[in-house]
Amino acid sequence: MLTTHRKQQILSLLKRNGQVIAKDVSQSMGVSEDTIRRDLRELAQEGLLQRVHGGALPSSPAIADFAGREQLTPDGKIAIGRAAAKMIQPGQVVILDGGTTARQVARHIPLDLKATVVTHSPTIALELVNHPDVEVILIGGRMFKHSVVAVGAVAIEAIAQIHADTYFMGVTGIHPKTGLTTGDYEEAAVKRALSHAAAETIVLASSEKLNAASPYAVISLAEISGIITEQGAAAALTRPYEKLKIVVTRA
Amino acid sequence: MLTTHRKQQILSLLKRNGQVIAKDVSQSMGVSEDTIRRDLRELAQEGLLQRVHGGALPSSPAIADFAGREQLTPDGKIAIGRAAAKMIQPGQVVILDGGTTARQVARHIPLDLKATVVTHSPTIALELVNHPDVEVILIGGRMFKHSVVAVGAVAIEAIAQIHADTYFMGVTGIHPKTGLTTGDYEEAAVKRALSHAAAETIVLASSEKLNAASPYAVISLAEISGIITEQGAAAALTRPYEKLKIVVTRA
DNA sequence: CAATATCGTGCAATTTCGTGCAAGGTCAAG
DNA sequence: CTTGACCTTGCACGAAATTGCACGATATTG
Repeated sequence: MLTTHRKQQILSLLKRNGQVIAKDVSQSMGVSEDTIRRDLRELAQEGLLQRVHGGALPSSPAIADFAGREQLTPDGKIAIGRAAAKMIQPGQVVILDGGTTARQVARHIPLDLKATVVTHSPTIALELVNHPDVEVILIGGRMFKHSVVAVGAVAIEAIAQIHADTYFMGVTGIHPKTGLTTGDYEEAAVKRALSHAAAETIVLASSEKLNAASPYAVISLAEISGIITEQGAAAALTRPYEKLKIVVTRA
Repeated sequence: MLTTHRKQQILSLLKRNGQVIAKDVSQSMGVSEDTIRRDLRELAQEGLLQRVHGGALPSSPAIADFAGREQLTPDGKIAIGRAAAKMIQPGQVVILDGGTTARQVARHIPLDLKATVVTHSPTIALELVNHPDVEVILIGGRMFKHSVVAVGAVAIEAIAQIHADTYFMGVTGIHPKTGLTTGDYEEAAVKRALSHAAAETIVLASSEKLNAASPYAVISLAEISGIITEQGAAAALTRPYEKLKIVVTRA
């Protein structure tokens, strides 16, 4: 990883998120916190950012235009994303769903990780453009605007050609009885296809999704191998899944 | 291996990846790191790249950084985009290329226009999410990060299924002799396929593209029916195309 | 005020850089 | 064909940059 490149990335992160946290950056870039701190110090020296305890803020408040939007992402989802990204091993082929949680996964993929990411979400694809070592495969099809993902027969066909290691699935409901559900019929079909295209399916479920159900079934709980949820999720909420030998990770 | 050839390769790598690492390049080209370092030093001397510890970065960040490029959209491109968007009739199926100019087209499509837009650019697809009456068809494939578009065999296959009315094509060069050209081999193939999938191809060419040529041919001038360029483009620059019965629009 | 997290600095290990030099190759004049 | 000037390349070696760790200082939080 090039030092200069890393500094650029830090500035880019800063611009996008309105803030950077030393620890997060060090993890996502695969270097020690010391190095990041040094970078931050030097960038602050050049007046490109403002150093604060724990990380850095933009030097001029005017730049922080995106900040407001990003702060709407709850910490829980960010933590889930970070935990999921950590599971990706070098060389693997993973499928990333659409949705805000999956976006956090993309955002936490280390910049130096060599891997292939398959996605039907243009948002996710764009998120990964700056990862030089991540090959991105975009699934095409008819755009379903509500979720901003490609759906339809063409998408299903394209997915059928893929054999991935892991699928990180976002859902709107996960329930011991009804299994995994989502709010759109077409999208459910695509999620089903994605799940079948991967050896392992891991569900990203912030706590409000646990024990909730939506109109359209995706797959049954028997077909998933893991759930990543928030640190604070009540044990009672996850016990039913643990009984089914599903690995529940608290991020 | 010819020195000049090697330097070209380095610049090409730089453009593709946004960075080069001396060690990687030396390994992939089978020469010592010393040689690569010498090359990098000389290229930096010529101002073709920016030397950094461990490798090199593009001399002007704008060349490789897609985000950077769009920040300075010149008025001409905006006008071209507006003019192109005006050509889209209700009910039509149009193909929008990637690139900054095409993005301006998307941005100027009226919110109440009922139409279908086919694109291989995630950026364009996102741009149209808020148009309730525009159906968006996303072409999938391998992401070519430099241009942020889908390319490859899968993309070509998907395009072959489409029959559109108009294709608004962006190029890096249009020349009376060499026709339409662009800077990447794969991308040229995709543009060719898109052109064949549309009844009409209209080229979006800001004035600096006129009478310029890039390494890879897309199609000949005989296959296009219109060019949209800037208001201020010199008449001498467009006359060759008008003689070929190509409709030149000044936006 | 105490526990914890973060910071800054010194230091050692590693990587990368620049330079001098010798080996080999090209090319043109003799 | 030979010779010599010139260029390119790889290697050696000291210099400089980068990075991670240890440790004490400082800031934050409850």
